[in-house]
Amino acid sequence: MGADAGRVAAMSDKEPRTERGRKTRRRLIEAAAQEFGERGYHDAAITGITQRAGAALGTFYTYFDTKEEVFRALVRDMSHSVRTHVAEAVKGAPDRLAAERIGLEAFIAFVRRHRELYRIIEEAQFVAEDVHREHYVTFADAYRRNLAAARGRGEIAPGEKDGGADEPRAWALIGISVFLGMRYGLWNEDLSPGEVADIAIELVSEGLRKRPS
Amino acid sequence: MGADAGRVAAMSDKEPRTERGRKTRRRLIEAAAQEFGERGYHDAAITGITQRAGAALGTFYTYFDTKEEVFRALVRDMSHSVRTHVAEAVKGAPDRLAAERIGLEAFIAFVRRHRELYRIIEEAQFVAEDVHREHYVTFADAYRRNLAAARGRGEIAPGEKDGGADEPRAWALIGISVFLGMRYGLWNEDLSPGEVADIAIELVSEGLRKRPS
DNA sequence: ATGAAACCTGAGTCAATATTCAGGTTAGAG
DNA sequence: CTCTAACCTGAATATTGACTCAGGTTTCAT
Repeated sequence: MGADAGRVAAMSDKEPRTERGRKTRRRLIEAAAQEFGERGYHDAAITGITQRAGAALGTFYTYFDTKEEVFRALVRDMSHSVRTHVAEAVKGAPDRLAAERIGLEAFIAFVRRHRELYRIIEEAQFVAEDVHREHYVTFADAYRRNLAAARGRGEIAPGEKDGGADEPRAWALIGISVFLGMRYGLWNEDLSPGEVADIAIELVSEGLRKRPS
Repeated sequence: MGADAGRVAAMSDKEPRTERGRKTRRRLIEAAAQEFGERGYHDAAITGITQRAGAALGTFYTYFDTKEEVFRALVRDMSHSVRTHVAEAVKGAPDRLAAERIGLEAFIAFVRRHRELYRIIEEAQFVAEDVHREHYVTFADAYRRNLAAARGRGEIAPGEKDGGADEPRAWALIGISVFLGMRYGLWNEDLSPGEVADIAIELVSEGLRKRPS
């Protein structure tokens, strides 16, 4: 019912109506990724965004109500990118442990190619807490379902009856990815994504406990 | 040599010289923890800090040059608190795996009692990147040394010759703590710190790979 | 061709607050 | 008691950048 433009929730109808408008809005989002990525949320200037996008200041407010609103749109956009990218890489994996290995390597490699990712998604914690949480909850949910499925197929150790361990395990694995991505993707590239993934996946698949050989 | 007040590097000599001064400075740091914790770096106001501390605005600038400087002092302070607290809890642990278990539980419990911790330490990433990195690098270094020692004593699986796995393992374990602390310490207390620690430690000690029983 | 919807423009407004400063108060050494 | 270093005070300043607005340009359905 009604001219809702197909979107959810109450957004103040700034959606572009023509191709030209959609292109401009896209340019603004991409410019925002650069500006926020380089200068951080608070130092970023709307004029910086419009300049990068080759648009006038007023144009910005044709598509977004506030600075915070572009930021939210951007976070959702990037959240979708990472998840898609990792899911794609993992697609053909023979089993869960292989998928973990491939997914982690792909993630670290992705971080290296998109250094603005962390700056933006992590800063969301302080600018738009809800989208930040949404990002990780979505990620964790998919992860938990994958673990549950693998457990159902008998591919991994069950951990706890009824899969009570699935969710904490999912969060632990995400924590590993995020921190290894930060350390070996962003801060220092002294190990390749593959090497890091090998070590981390051995940790979570074989465990630290010493075993009789 | 000379009247360096015992500190490192060039700090613009705002150190208090009497007991009265030290007390005031302390009050300001504690007030800053509250103000930054509740409102975040940018929304926090110096007047908010001085009001909480029961001091006049000018007093702030007797002890700190800028807003960023209190923030840095505060991050160092809190970094020290967490590390001390966890180290204390782990002290009597019989072996490394037990220490991991106790340390993780203590960390999550600590987070619940100091909800400002995340807001401040994570936001440091965008306000004073060097102290943020310093925090994690210090943490990771200690962690790596602990793992190397345990490996030397034959308490844990060696992983890779020459301990090449120690550092990535340390970062992975820190990632686990931080994310479980966020999810089960801050966001939702649906599992106790002990339950979370049990599951996570089982993951990294036994591994996900299914074994013949 | 034409009108109006959609889009674009950028100088100007205005609130917020970090930092300064000129001077008042306190405490303790001699 | 006296002097001064250390400490405290809060009104005034100065900058900054998000957001508004009044009007111009483009597009395309009819």
